[in-house]
Amino acid sequence: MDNLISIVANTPLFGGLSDEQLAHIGGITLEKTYKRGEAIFWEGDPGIGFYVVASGKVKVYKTSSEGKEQILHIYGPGHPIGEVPVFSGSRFPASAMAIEKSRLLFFPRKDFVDLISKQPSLALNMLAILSVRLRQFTVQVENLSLKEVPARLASYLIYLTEEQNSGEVVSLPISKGQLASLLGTIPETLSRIFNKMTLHKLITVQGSRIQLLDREGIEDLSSSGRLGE
Amino acid sequence: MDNLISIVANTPLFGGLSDEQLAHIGGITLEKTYKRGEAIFWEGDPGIGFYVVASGKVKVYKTSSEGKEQILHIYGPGHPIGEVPVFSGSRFPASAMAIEKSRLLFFPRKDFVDLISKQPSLALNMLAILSVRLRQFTVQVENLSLKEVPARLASYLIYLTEEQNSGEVVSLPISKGQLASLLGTIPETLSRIFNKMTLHKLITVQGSRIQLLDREGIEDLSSSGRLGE
DNA sequence: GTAAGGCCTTGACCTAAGTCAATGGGGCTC
DNA sequence: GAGCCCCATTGACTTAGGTCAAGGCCTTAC
Repeated sequence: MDNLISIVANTPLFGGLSDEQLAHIGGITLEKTYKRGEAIFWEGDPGIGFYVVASGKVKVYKTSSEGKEQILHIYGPGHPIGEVPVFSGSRFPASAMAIEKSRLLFFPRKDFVDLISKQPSLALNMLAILSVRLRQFTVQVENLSLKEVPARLASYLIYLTEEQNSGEVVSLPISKGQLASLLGTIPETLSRIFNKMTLHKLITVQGSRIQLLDREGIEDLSSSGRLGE
Repeated sequence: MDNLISIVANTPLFGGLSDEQLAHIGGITLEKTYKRGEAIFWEGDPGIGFYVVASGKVKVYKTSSEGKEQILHIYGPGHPIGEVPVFSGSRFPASAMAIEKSRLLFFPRKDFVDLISKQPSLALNMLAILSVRLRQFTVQVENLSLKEVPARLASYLIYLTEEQNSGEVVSLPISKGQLASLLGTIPETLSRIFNKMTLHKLITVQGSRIQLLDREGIEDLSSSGRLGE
């Protein structure tokens, strides 16, 4: 079983730090475990520190007044979550929940800010992480506003092939219901679109295994093409 | 007329720096002016530095393959733009264009990264700015995905009253066409919604002057209420 | 085995909002 | 002043995708 320090040492945020510094970081962290479905924090809670996922899988999401959910990110091991209030404002802009049994490291805000002030490379690492997230958000806004649901699903499948690079078969890392929420739609609509894509011989679906039959066709669709009739 | 240094000294990004440091920053910057409608950079261009708006107004936006536009931000004096490639990746994730005659300062990536490595407070300022943007993006995604257009417009009007705090009258800082693009819709739809809100006695509209007649009603609407019939 | 609950799918229906086309007005230029 | 162009508006129509309701299937519990 991996200890705190070795987890810390392997997350990109702490890349390039000396052993001594890693030990110090290990000293300020707190480990917590969460069951599947357990809340990590809620939108609007005061954020007195941030988390790094050590194992498991976590969703960060918003909920509408009618209860509809939009997932903003899904993060696995190595990703920080809830870092926005560390640097601005004081409340979490969204909620976070474990979608499987997860272990998280917690870093108190003040200790971390002290550390970052002394460690330019840590600051630059964090800047890089936030920049990547900004980039991802531009894509999410683009998807929601400028693309229809079939195109969003196609983009997601292409993203998965790159993530998993397992040839033409990918396996959905989350339930179809959660995927609907990530893509900004509902399970009924997602189901119908899987159907249409199957009819068009772009994919085959067996449970969470998706086979991509026509990579080029899927790419066309993802860059905002249409799915005929 | 304000010179470079005084502009630099008054942008939040450079808050808390010594005169000497400000002078140094003034030394690495380059001033550029843009006419209304002139492109500053395009999505996908390599980003060899970032900009700070000194005067005027700039939109940052994405375009779909069919030519529809989604505005991500509109920035005025003091705001940095195009900073994502400074810290991650190398290409701009979106395009930027002056929507009025504007003056911008350009900071070369390398010089700025050198500076930030030596200046923890500069790093923390930048972290704060990026965090605010992440927070704004969570709101934009929430709006696009979980709210209908009338609720988005209502939120925007409330935001304007706070921004301008001029009592119950606000003036739109951008054309209605651009506002439509910011809210993720089209001018026709926006126009109809202005109408409906007027019929419901929530607002009156004269050109770009909007009077808020029923602040509470508008707040209800913004938090995802409905506009009857 | 049987019961129960979660997840997914399917069908019928509805509606928010986009498309297309035409018109009106305000401010330019010449 | 005439002609233009840009912007906003209005009307008629279409459609993507959401809502509601029902049913199937698979897993877990006992």
